[in-house]
Amino acid sequence: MSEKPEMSEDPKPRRRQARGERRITQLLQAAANVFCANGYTAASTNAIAREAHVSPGTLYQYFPNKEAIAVELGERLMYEMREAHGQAFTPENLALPLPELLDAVVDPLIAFNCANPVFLALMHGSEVPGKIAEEHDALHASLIERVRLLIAHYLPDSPPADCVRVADMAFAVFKGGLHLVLAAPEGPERDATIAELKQVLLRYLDPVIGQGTLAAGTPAIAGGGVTTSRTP
Amino acid sequence: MSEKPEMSEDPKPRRRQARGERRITQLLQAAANVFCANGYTAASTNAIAREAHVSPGTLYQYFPNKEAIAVELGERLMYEMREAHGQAFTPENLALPLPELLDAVVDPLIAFNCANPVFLALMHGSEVPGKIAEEHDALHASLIERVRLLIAHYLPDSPPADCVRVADMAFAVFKGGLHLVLAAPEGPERDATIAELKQVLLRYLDPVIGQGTLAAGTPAIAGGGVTTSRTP
DNA sequence: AGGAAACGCGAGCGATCACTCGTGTTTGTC
DNA sequence: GACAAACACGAGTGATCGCTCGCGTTTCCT
Repeated sequence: MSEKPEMSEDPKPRRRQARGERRITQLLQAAANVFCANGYTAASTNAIAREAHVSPGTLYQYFPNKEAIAVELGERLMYEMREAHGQAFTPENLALPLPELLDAVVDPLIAFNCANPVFLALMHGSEVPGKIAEEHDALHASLIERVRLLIAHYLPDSPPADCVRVADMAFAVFKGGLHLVLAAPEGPERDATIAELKQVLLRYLDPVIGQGTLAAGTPAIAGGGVTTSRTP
Repeated sequence: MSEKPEMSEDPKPRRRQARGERRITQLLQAAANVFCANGYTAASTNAIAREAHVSPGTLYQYFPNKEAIAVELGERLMYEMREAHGQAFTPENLALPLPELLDAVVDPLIAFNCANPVFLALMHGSEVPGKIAEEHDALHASLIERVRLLIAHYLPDSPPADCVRVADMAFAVFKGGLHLVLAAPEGPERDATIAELKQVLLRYLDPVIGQGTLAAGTPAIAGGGVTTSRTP
């Protein structure tokens, strides 16, 4: 043993050239497009290779099988996502009023999903292989945990089961609204949908938190009175 | 022309015996199980036939292709669903206070989806053929329209765009919560999740409707103070 | 009874897909 | 320049899937 200087990593420490790294990102980008358009199972490896303008043989030089493509893509997306929204849950945001807190948490998540629609396509389908589902469950659990901590911070005396239920429901509501946001065309209509989603979360969580401004006329972001301007 | 007395129907007026009708429902039930377990694309026709304890040839005597199985299943489910919740939107329910109105609308929908989990599996997947997607869009549009009429009834002076946005958002929130309800184990936990979902919708819609009881202590159904009982 | 038609079967056909392999090309190192 | 290794290719392979076809069985009608 100890024949190679690099024996600390995987059993296959394949040396990659710069060209190879470029091919990998190129293939992952192509896979993202095909997954997004047709879903995981309907996406053929030949179609991914064609989208990347390479041969099937080249694809299989960098990925052992189709699942590995989705797993690697999922891992990179999760890394980006944790990085993008990680700062949203910093402790200093706990001091913010609820509307601003919602902005800080919701906006990065929506922006990420708008920029990477393949993420939902991979995480959401019931057709994905088990490995992706595990990744998704882990990410989901970590997000829920952050929301739960946030809620528990405002309700230290509540039973943990209640906090979990509120966190789960808030996140489920967000996911439902997220689909609506992504379905809306980019522009003012999407912005209005985002504002409406924040309204839902605000009205749901405000009585729970019980300290914010229950002002019916202080919308979160742009669009005063976006929601059904009640005529007096 | 006019050779057969029955030329008013389809070009293929295949006469079915009672045995055949039984086989069809049996095959559709088997298809529902397989679709629910593996999704549409991953479900093979041979697997459906095996689940129904018939041969592939028998399956294709009643359905021209795999898509037709899903379409027929979808149509029967939609018929059941419209029948089940149709009474929820009767005009007399417009007079109900918001909590009771929510019960009348939400409960039948949740009960249907709990009894027929294959419905969401078929409607929700992005892998389904175009025919199913069209059916889903039609049902979705009709449901949204009913919600929109409900909202417009309370807000006759609001811009239509606002009513549509509120109806869309309320329905999206319901769908998100529905997944959470189905993920919860049957029993008190599921009931609590249902109550929580109604809380979300109540708090969102109550200021919109602007006439209901914004009482923080009048839960919709069972479970007084289910939500994070705030200690005074 | 007896004929027609619906029912039922399962081996097999063509197409497609994930994946391989033998061969040729480019890149890094001495 | 020479050698090795990474890179690139694309026709081909085995497996699977949607679906067919020929033939035997059951049911209905007269």
